Amino acid sequence: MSDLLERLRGRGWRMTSQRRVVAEVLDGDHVHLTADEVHARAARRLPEISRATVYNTLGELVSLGEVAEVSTDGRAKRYDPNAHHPHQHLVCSHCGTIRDVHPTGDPLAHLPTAERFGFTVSKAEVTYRGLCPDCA
Amino acid sequence: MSDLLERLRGRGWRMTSQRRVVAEVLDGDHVHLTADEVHARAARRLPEISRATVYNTLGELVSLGEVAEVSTDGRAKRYDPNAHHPHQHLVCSHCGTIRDVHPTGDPLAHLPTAERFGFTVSKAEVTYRGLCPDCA
DNA sequence: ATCCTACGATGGACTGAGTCCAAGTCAAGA
DNA sequence: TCTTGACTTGGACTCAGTCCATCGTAGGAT
Ligand SMILES: [Mn+2]
Ligand SMILES: [Mn+2]
Ligand SMILES: [Zn+2]
Ligand SMILES: [Zn+2]
Repeated sequence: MSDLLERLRGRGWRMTSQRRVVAEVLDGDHVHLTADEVHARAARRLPEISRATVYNTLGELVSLGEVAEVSTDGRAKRYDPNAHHPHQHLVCSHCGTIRDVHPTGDPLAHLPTAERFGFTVSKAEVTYRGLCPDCA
Repeated sequence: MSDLLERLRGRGWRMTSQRRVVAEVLDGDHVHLTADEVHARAARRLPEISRATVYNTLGELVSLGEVAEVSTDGRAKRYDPNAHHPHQHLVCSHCGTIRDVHPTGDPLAHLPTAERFGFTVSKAEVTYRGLCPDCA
């Protein structure tokens, strides 16, 4: 994620303490935080950071393709720093835990032309649901 | 969908004009309306129907397994009367149109045990994205 | 046919998630 | 160091959805 800050600087981003701390909060594996969770964690390092700035920064990271938006339920969107490694999600129906998973094969391959209604289909998002070991 | 009303009566539902008109609005294929769209259409037949009643009725239909909730974006949930025929969704990234699609094979089969993290996986929801013929 | 009452409907207040904006601040180039 | 446009801020606002006290009525009982 330190290379993320490099990439952003390279793209002409003005580097502010707020942007730095948001990028730091998003570091790690299986990270899928809501905007308010990002704000809470960022505020531990930078107490005066505003919600608006967190939303702005997350939106920019998404536009730049550095972070992916994930909406597995009808609630708040989650932000996923693992955007450079295509993957799918496994969600616990009881506690909401989310894991990154890598199914075999190309999910697009299983949608026959006859089922495409003339669409130009470019990607498939798969959400697997079940119970995690703790909740089972 | 007339059989739906029968099933509901059988389950002890008190049949009201509001519930009837909500069920009627949800009739058809490739129907994926938001709660407010259901309310607007229901209100054409029954002008005094309230938003709260539409939400209540949709929630009950979902609990009974007669209607499925679909959230393909981070916006309003959509309600899908085609709940008895398992299917997936193809969404236009530009205009939001949603079609029901039937991929070949079982999507669950493509998630190896090693990728299940000890979860008991029970279903897979697939959202295919692309451009519809009108938007391409 | 009428009565009764528990279940359902209503509208308005309320919440959660997110957007928008005018005013103030500051990163970084000159 | 100065300047300036990009960035940040708090608060108002919107949209989707929930909650609740009160009113109305479907449908069983008589
Ligand atoms: Mn992920
Ligand atoms: Mn559908
Ligand atoms: Zn769990
Ligand atoms: Zn389209």
